[in-house]
Amino acid sequence: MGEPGTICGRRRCRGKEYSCSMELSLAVIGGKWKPLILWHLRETPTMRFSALRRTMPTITQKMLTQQLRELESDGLLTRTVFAEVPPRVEYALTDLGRGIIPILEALCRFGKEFEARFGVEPADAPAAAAAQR
Amino acid sequence: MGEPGTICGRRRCRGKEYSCSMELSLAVIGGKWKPLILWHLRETPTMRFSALRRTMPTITQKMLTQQLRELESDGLLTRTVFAEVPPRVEYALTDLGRGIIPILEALCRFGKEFEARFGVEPADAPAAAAAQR
DNA sequence: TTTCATGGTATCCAAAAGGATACTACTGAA
DNA sequence: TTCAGTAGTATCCTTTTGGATACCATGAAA
Repeated sequence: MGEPGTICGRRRCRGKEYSCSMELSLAVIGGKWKPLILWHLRETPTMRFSALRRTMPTITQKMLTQQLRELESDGLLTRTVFAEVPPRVEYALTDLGRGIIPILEALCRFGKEFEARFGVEPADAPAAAAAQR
Repeated sequence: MGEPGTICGRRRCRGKEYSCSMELSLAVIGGKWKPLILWHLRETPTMRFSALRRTMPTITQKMLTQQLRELESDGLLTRTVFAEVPPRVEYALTDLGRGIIPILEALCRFGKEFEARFGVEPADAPAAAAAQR
């Protein structure tokens, strides 16, 4: 197979198995919440747990904690605990984390192109959406 | 919220619900197999079902069929059936599909950076990998 | 006439991802 | 003495995703 972004044999990095660097990236920043979290930290460089939660009203506490820990353990963000009462914990992107911002921006642009091509409706649209399937 | 790549209200496009164009992109090209399929079609512009399958030895027939149908229905690739026996079906990227190649390349680059940062091991590495967690 | 190859379906099942709910620790204020 | 507020855990449950297996249609070759 090619050279520029080759797909090679099965390998492992930080406990994730994959065959291709692209797959690894998806494992690191994929999923329902991680892109959103990183995106919010792009706009506001330092955020508390509760602030992040407010920007994603439908995420549960458990999921937010879990996703933040994974992002931290993969070196995409830092977690700073202040020994205060009530507790304060602040999250911020690392350099590595900032490295994925261009990708998120590219995803955004593609999404917009896709929307332009197929049209968008408000989430509660009754018909038409189902008809497309 | 911001303007450049704004996160807005809940909306829908082609049956997928999301709050952000980026999320939509993930719904369209995310998952375990779609990026791989698109990547292979980047290297080889037209591929038969069986050829695609050979490049991804661990995908099952069902998953390949399913992912290809979704990619087709989202306009990322074309499916051409030749009325022959044995049957021949060819898949190729559309313009829209080619639009995500830069994103996959960016994902690849990030993955490589990640690998450089944390180190890679062959998939069967016995210890060390688990120790990292 | 049986076998082979292609490109599938259909059915059932396992694992992973995601979510709801209830609970904790801490301390200062009412 | 009870309450509020932050940042969590723990447990159980549902949904989604992915996979194993068996099956089908066709026509040419053996």
